Amino acid sequence: MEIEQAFGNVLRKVRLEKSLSQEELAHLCELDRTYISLLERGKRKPTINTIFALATGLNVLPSNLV
Amino acid sequence: MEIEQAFGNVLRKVRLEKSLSQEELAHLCELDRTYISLLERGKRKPTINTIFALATGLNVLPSNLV
DNA sequence: TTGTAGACTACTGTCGACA
DNA sequence: ATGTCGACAGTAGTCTACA
Repeated sequence: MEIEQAFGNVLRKVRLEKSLSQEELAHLCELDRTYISLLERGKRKPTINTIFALATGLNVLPSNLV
Repeated sequence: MEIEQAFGNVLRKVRLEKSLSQEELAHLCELDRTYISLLERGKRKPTINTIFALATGLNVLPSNLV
């Protein structure tokens, strides 16, 4: 409960910089909106595939999220 | 079946550069040896925590593995 | 030293609904 | 627009054992 919290913080920060709602990001990533919410609050640990999907949706490098 | 394969390739490359066996790495990361084997062959998708554990055991940056 | 198999637990990720 | 809940299927990760 620390790595995933840090990840969630970065995720939210980048998402807001892009002025996207959780729902818009979810659609871009083809992930569930409620799951984005869980991730941003550090309640879930994404797999590497999910990290890549998020990075693609956010138009940043995956390494930029870790 | 592509992202995880690429990850597995990087993992094996870095591990061999450090001259570690799968078993030694597993011990350093506190992960299972057979699981390292699965990862290197792209049969499993690690979570972000696992990526950090591997990076720590390999003494590289997590972003270096993605 | 590594791959593989099978069985198992825990958790990721989805979905519908409501505040 | 976001948080949360409960239920669910699929899979991450462990462990023992054998080639």
